[in-house]
Amino acid sequence: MTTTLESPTAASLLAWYDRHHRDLPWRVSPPMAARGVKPDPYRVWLSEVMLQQTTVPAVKAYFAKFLERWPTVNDLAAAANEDVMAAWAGLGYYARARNLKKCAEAVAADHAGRFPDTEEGLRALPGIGDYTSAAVAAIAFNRQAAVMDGNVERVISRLYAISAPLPGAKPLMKHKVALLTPADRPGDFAQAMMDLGATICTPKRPVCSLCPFNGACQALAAHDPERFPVKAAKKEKPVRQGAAFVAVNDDGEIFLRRRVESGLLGGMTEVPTTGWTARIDGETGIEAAPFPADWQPAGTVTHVFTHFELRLSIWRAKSVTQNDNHDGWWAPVTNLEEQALPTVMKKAIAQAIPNAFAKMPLEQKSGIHS
DNA sequence: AAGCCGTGGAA
DNA sequence: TTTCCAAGGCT
Repeated sequence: MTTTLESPTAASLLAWYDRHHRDLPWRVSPPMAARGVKPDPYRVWLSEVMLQQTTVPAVKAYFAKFLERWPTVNDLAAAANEDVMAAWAGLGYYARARNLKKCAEAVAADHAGRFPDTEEGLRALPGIGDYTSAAVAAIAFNRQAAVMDGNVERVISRLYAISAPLPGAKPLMKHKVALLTPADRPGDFAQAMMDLGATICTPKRPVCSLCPFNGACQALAAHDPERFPVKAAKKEKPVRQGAAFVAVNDDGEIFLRRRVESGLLGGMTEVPTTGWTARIDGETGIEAAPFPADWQPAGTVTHVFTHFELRLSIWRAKSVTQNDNHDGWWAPVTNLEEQALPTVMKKAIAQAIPNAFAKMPLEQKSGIHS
């Protein structure tokens, strides 16, 4: 028997969204909008940047912290770089934090503290690309912008059974999104597409029975929604190795320094380490110590980055009294939360000093081995 | 334009 | 355990 597919409509998705939208801290939901609440472009932008390649649960606490500490874009623009990096520590992709600060400064200095209200204007700001410019334009300024993220790619690729692989198929998919995006409620439409992808049209085992597009979905009609989206094969991660050096003095302080502004963990705080540029046969030992001390082996730590796996040999020295290395500072071990320490550095420190994060434990971070 | 850039949770 | 991938951007 043959089935006739419906045409997908924005109206059907918006009706679903009105009933099943997620309530999120940065979102003006339909009931709120009905009460006259207007979106705050600063909050929309802040949340969108934090959500780049990052899950909703991971973002929530950071969003609350940033909003409490820097309630407006002008507050963020006036903040110290180190404070912003420290507040971002743990969220990953630290170029986002550097660009976040630059963007806030540009909005404050060049736009009188008001975000541009067009895609083009937003797109010109640091850290705002194709997705974020469209998302902020649609959600904060009600612009009819075609918003496409990973969720939307999945929904669209299934709806139209697009067999061409990503990322090459992006322009085609964006065209489909643009055709579907309504002039009325474009921001809700964008958020609805993303909610649908996050809760119904999931990567595995999508709940097609609850989908507002289930009468229009070509992938469902073909009984294989999980086949889409098709993606290019990914490369395997090489293993690199290196060493990290945790020096402690008798005042209970640890020696830290700042990484260079660009590249991996750029601008973040670290304990002295080797470069990690070496492959598995690279140096991992005491010969790379930043200064002379009674260095003792203290186990290993593994950490998986986006494009390589790192195996770190940890060295510890106690009662360090001095060193000739002046490119860093000593910080109390009991107050490391104030430092801009990325997760891999917290793992290295926790390995050398097990009670370093006793107040706010580093949980059972995987990859720590004695 | 393909590689670089974090982290953690779910399956 | 391994694999995937989450509201991507920059160079």
